[in-house]
Amino acid sequence: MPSEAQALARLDLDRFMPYRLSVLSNRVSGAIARHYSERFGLSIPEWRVMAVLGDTPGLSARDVAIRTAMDKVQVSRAVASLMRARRVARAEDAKDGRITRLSLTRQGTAIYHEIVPLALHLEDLLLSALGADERRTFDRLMDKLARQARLLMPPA
Amino acid sequence: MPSEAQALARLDLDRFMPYRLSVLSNRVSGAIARHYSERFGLSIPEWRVMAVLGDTPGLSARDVAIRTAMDKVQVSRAVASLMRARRVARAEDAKDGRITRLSLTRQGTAIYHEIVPLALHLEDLLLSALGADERRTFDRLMDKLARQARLLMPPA
DNA sequence: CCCAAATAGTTTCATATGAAACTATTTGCC
DNA sequence: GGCAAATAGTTTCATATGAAACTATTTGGG
Repeated sequence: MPSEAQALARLDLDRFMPYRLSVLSNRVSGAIARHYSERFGLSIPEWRVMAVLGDTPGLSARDVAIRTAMDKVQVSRAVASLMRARRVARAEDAKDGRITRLSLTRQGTAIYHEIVPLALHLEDLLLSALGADERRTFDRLMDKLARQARLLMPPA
Repeated sequence: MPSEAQALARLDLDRFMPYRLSVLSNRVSGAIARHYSERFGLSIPEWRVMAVLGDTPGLSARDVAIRTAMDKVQVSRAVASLMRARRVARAEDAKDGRITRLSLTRQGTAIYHEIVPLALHLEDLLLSALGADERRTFDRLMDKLARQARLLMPPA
């Protein structure tokens, strides 16, 4: 005879994908952060700002916020401390007085070019657990999941 | 004629796997957190503690810390506030006076059984971007990456 | 052209967090 | 058996963080 009681749902954390993503992400970001924080005293938000400015100089703070998925307060604070350390410089926008254009200083650029290979190396270390085919597959599946999350799980 | 200058490494954030993992993980965890925080006033660390206790009652705080990848301070604080809210109870260990055995109260269990289906539903919503084969593949690749990260990128 | 609403960015304040110091108990070795 | 080292958990303190209020500038409709 079939049981009448509906089995109560349980959660096996080790198989729960949001949890696995979080643990993996924290480990990897933490490993990278350990390097640049020890070597240059950079916080995670600071490095994120430097990363986008190294790739695309002249962005406004708002642009940086969008590209890094940070909020504008975090960006404002990271920029303030990066300017104090003379790693980022600010210029007024010709047309819009509310905006400032941000870029790495010479010193900031030097740091950027020292961190990037390290970051790429650690990424490669992680991905070396996968074969070439598997890497391409993982890349594709991550894109699908990111699109789905963007669609269904808006921030804030 | 071949260029002599070695191109300086650049970082394309949109293709950088640690960054993509972080954005995806934050979006998904944030979406789940929004629900249980609005509905029950639970913080992320609090929910994590409840999640492992719901699955395995009788763990010590240290066990909880290991299983959730949280540190012992976070666990201590989450447990303290969960006990205030009568969602978690504590019992002395028969053999070791330093240890306390944690479990969900009846009230905590009720909340657990309400959140779990929601969490599983959101996981499913995310994974519905993938076909059945793709899901299995993603699962396997995540396991490989997690193992690699555990090996090469120890916490702290 | 003027003023209300929108936008960029900063500051303030209350809370969250992490590292280090601390208490209590147990373990292990002489 | 007794004491130094290890372990479980809490508290303290200094810093990080986020939400909301604030300033300055620009935009757009009447």
